[in-house]
Amino acid sequence: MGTSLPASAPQKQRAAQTAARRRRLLEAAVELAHEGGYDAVQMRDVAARAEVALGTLYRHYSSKDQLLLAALADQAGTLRNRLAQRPPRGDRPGDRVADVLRRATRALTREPSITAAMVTALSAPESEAAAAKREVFETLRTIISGAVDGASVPDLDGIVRVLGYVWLATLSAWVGGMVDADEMAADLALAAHLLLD
Amino acid sequence: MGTSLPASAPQKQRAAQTAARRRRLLEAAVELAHEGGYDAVQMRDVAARAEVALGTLYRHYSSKDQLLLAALADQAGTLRNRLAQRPPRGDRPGDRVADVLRRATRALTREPSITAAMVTALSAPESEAAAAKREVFETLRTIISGAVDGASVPDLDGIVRVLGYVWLATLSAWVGGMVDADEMAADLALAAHLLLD
DNA sequence: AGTGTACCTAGAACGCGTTCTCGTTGCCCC
DNA sequence: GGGGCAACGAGAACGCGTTCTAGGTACACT
Repeated sequence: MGTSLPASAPQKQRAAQTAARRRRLLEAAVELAHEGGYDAVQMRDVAARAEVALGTLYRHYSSKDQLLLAALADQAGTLRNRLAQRPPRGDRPGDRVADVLRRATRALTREPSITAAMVTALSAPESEAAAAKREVFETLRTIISGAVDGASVPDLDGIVRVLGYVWLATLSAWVGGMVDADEMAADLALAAHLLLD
Repeated sequence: MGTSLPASAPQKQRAAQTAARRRRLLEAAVELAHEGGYDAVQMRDVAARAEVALGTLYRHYSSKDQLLLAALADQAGTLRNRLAQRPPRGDRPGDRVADVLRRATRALTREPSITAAMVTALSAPESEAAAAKREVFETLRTIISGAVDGASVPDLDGIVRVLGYVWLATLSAWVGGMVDADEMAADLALAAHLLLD
């Protein structure tokens, strides 16, 4: 396969190919997640759709959860950028945080299968993936931080961290069927107002 | 086997046997969890240790997660009763809730393998088990409620629910290797004080 | 040119959750 | 006291995550 490509840049060609493979793998994972959630993301199918051998998939992502977490890190970054486009509405910090959480939740619930797949990976125990999970959590906290803006409360970091926990737990509860999307949104708004107003 | 037992009460005997089997299954699950966490709770081993056929295990608990959640519901109830023995210390509601959460966390981290196994089952997506998960969550909220006692804040139920979320998320983060036990305890105390004082 | 090394493919193989098959046994009811 | 029935035992079988094997190919260093 590689020999059929134009050898335009004989040096970095290899690196570009593996980067393209990684991208195809993430895309395939997201597509399959879109079609059927966590269970539909089967490693053999991901590899086949990305036109990559199964062993290669495992070389890049050492488990299914790591693969989904990498995809989640992507999506979370995109979400953060998209939310940062337009500043949150509201006078009080609690209002602004509630607004940004509401918009984020709307975006996530619009793609329930993808979100479910990724949140499942996020709440899996696998401590090998702790770093990847912390990265996602960090992005969530950044999203919240950006909305707090000028709050005049002490221990702002603690508040943001607690809100991050609540966000994770409500997402997990929604994916697990414990609450529906409306309850999740309501509890998030409640937490924002309780902690910031 | 049944014929070798004394036919003392020929009517309820069957029911008593199946109740005993269920108890043995839960005990076996907890023992195996104690020995090696979630992964060590293998359905074939649970069945063998409880001296029950694999199909019988699945008749009583339709999945590994349901089995562990049943065990967790047990343990959570026991924990609640044990905590209710002695009222929490502290003048302000936040202090009392922080105290009871601290004691609960100590109890849970004293048996890390068992806790990890059960929290793993709790944060698994399986929406078949939503009812079992809600029951556990309800018990956690009861534990918190008992410590709030006479707080003069509005929307007490909401605060308790949010604290329940934080508890779940910190437990899940601890099991997933995102935070250590000290951070978990600190964040729980922080949330209690932020929300109640 | 030759050797090492990293990455890749194709596919078999393994482990464990889950399901299925088939035979057996005790209990209820007519 | 015989027929239906729900629960059980023993074990095979299936699905999917993960690992392993046996090669094949391009780039680096000498």
